[in-house]
Amino acid sequence: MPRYHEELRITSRTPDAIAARLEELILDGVFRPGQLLPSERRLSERLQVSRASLREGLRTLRSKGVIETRQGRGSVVASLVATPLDSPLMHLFRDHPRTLFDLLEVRSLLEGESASLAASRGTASDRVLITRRYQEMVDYAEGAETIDAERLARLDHGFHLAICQASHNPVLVHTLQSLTDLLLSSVFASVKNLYHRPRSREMINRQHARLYRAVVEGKPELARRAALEHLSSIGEQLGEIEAEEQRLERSAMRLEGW
Amino acid sequence: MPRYHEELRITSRTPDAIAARLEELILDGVFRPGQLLPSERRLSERLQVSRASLREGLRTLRSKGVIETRQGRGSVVASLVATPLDSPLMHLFRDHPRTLFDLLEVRSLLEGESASLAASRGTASDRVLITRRYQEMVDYAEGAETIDAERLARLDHGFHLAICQASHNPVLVHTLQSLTDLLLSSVFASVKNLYHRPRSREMINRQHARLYRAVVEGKPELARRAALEHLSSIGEQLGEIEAEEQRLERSAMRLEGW
DNA sequence: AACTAACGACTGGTCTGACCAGCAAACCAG
DNA sequence: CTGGTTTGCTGGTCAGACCAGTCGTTAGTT
Repeated sequence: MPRYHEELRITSRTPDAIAARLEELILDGVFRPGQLLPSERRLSERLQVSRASLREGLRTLRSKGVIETRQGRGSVVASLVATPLDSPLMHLFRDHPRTLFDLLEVRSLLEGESASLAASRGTASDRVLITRRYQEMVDYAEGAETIDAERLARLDHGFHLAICQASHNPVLVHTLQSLTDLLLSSVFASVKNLYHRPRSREMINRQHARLYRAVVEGKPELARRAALEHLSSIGEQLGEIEAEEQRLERSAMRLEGW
Repeated sequence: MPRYHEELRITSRTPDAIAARLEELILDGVFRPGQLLPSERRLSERLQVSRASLREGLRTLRSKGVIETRQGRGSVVASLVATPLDSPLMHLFRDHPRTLFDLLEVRSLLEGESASLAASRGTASDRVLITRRYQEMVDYAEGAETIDAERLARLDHGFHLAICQASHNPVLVHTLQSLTDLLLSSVFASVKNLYHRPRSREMINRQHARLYRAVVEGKPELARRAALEHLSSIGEQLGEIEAEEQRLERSAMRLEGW
C-alpha cells in the first residue's frame, strides 16, 4: 500500500526526499561523521517508507560519498573531508616550529567563535552532550590514580568537539577539525607532555571549567574569552615544552661531540 | 532465489556491477546519448537480476547524471558533455544552500583577522604588493569598457590574497585559501553574476577602497570591520542571486509543465 | 582459569510479486 | 476528421521473504 507521508512526498520522488532528509540530519549534527546510522529496517520504519525506497536513498548518498556501508555492520557517516596526512603544511611544521604559533593563532580564532556560537545557538540536547563529555573528562582526570595522557587527550578533544558541534556550523566543525588533526599529528608528543605536568593540568582544568560554565549558561562573550585564554595558555605551555626539548637536544648534541 | 550470474557478481555488489555494465554499454555506443533505454523489467530480465537491484544501479547512474528518468516514459542516456568536478562535500553545498552561509560565516572570521593582522604586522613591501594588486583591480574595473567577470574575479581574489599574505601567518593563508576554493567551485556562477550587477559592483568597489586604506594606513580594527562588512554584504548579495535563480528555475519548471 | 568453537541476534544484500501512477498510442463514437 | 476512452506499456513503491556477513555471548574443551 503506497503511503502518503506528507513530509517525504512534497518535494519529489520518495528516495530523493529520503536522501535530502538524511543529509539535513547530518548537517544538523543529529548524525555526526563517524557515527553509525540506525539500521535500514529501523530507518524505513521511522521515516514511514519501504526498505526498498530507503535503500535507493542511501545509495545516492553512498555514490556521493556521504556515507559508507558494509554488510553486517551498517552505514556510517563519512568524514566530510579526508585529511591528507601529507598535506602541504605538514612539511612546514617539521621544518619551521614557529608555524606552530601560527596554527594556534588561527585555532584560537575558530575556537573562540565556536564557543561563542555554541553558547548562543546551542540547543538543550547540545548542552546535554557537552555536559556528558565534560563529566567524562573530569571524572577521569580526578578519579584515576595513574593518568594515561593519550586517553586524557582524547577526552579533552571530545569535549572541545562537542562544543564546536553545538555551533551548528558544519564548515566551522570541519575546518577546526582539520586544524586539530594537523596540530596533533605534528606535535602530539608535546601535547602528551602537557598532561604530565601537574601545574599545566591544573590550569587546563580550571580553564575547562570556566569554558564549560560559560557555554551551558549561554554566555557567548564569556565563552569566547574563556576559549581564547585557554588556547593562548596552551600555546605558552607548548612553547616552554618545545624550548625544553630543544635544550635537551642541544645538550645531547654537545655530549655527542658536535 | 538469488542468482549467480558470474558476469555481474565478480567485481562487487550487484547494483554497482549493473551501473558499471550499463556505463560500459553507453561508452561502447550500444546506448547512445538521447536514446531511450530498455524498460526496467526488460533490463532486469536481460541482466538476470531483480528489478530492485537494477533500480539501485540506475539510481547510481542518475545521481551521477549519466541518465535521466521520467515516470511513464523511461530512462534516456544524458548527453555526457559537462563533467562537473566532484568533491565530497560539494554536493552538500549544491543541495543545501544554507551551508553557504555557514561557509561565509567562517570566512568572515578569517578575513577579518587576516585584515587586522595585515594592518598591524604588514611590512613596507607587503604594502607595496597590496597596493599593486589594488591598483590592477581598480584600473581594470574603471578602465575597461566591457568587463570580463571572470578576470575581475581573479584580480579581486589576488587583492584579498595579498592582504592575507601580509598577515604573515601561513596557516591562515592556507585555511582561507581552501575555503575560498570551496566557495568558488560551489557557487562560481553566482560570484560571476555579482560583478554583472552594477549596484553590487559599486558597493564592492567602495568596500575595497575602505579595506585598502585601513590596511596600508595600519589601522587593524578599522581593517577588520571593513573586511567583515565586505563579506557580510557579499553574503547578502549572493543570497539574493541564489533566490533569484531559484525563482527562475521554478518558473522554468512551470513552463515545462511540471 | 583460559582459550576456542558454536550459536544467535543483529546488520546489509537480494529476490519476488504485487499494486499505484503517469504516459501514449490504438480505438471508437460523435 | 475530431475528441474522448480504453488499453498496455513505463517507472514508483510496497510488503515479506531469505541469503550473507559481523559480533557478542555462551557453552565446551583444554
